[in-house]
Amino acid sequence: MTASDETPDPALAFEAHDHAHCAGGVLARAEEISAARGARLTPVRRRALEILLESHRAMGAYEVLERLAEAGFGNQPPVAYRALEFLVDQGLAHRIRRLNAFAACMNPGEAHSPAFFICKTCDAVAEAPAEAVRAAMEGAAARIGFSVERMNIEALGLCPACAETAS
Amino acid sequence: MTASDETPDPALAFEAHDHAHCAGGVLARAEEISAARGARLTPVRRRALEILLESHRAMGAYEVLERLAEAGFGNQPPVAYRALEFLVDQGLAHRIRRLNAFAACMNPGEAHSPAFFICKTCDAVAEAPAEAVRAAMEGAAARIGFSVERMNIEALGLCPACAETAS
DNA sequence: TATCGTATGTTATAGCATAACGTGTCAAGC
DNA sequence: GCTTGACACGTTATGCTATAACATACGATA
Repeated sequence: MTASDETPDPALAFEAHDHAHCAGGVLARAEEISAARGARLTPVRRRALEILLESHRAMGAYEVLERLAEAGFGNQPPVAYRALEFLVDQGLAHRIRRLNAFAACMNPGEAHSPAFFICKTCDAVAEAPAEAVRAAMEGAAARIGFSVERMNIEALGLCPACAETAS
Repeated sequence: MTASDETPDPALAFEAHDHAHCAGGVLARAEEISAARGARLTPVRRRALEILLESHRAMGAYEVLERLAEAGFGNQPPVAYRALEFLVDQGLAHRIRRLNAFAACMNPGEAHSPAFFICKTCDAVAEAPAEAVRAAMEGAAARIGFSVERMNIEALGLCPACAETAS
């Protein structure tokens, strides 16, 4: 089976779910994508992605580094930053600038410029497709003659669970 | 005269213009806004805003700090971070996370969640209104039950001038 | 097998941000 | 007037984030 029967749901990050299943699917797809592109998903890089997938949340580079070191890889910052940079470049992970952190892409392979919803209470991060947002940005850019290469779209607020707790 | 006859133009950051005029207008409006709200635009805070307005670009906190110190204020990081935090909270400045930097808001007072266009070559930052973007984000948030408090919307690419030079 | 490109490891340092505490100032209430 | 509390600012110290620069290893290719 391929991973194509996964059903990415943006709200997943905020809900209980069969995580082993969703993580496995994403990892499998990541392999396919890398192979297809000729990008080398080496052991460190693969492990870094697994680490992100396991925790299913945004992680700081140093936190990832610690886990990589436990797995027998180098324990200096560049080891983690390089692996993470590769994943981001390949669209297998995203950088959440507001948190100075990284999260696995839950829907790799498809062109997307996702938006992130970050819960300020529990730090959960949901990734949602944002085609409308992208379109609006391209429009604004065109009006001022700007050519867009990358976007970061992040919202901070309360996830459903924390909103309920707070009330 | 009030500053209300200013004509904010998102593309301004990428063009030559009467900067003393545009900066002066923004500063005047900032004073009005602070006064109206009971927020205290103290000397350090005011100077920090002036510094951001003078350079008309995104500046790191330490760069602002240096300028503040030259003006006789403290020379330790918290001095700059506190002033900048105040400005951001009051909507008088924005934090550009991609650059770990701050920029004066060129259109303060009006509720807005602006988008930023950052030139990767010359580091110029243009602020554009992004109502459509905000609407799209609110829509996506509603679908997953997320309540948004703040947004960061940033695009990296080439400004018109640098795009021309590059070609 | 010599060479080149790519990946990884390592050292060192640069750059960004905040916790915690002390001092001064001003206004409200006694 | 004096006290009290809120707020702003200064300072010390430290922690976290990120990258430059160099060394080593390995596979592909000529």
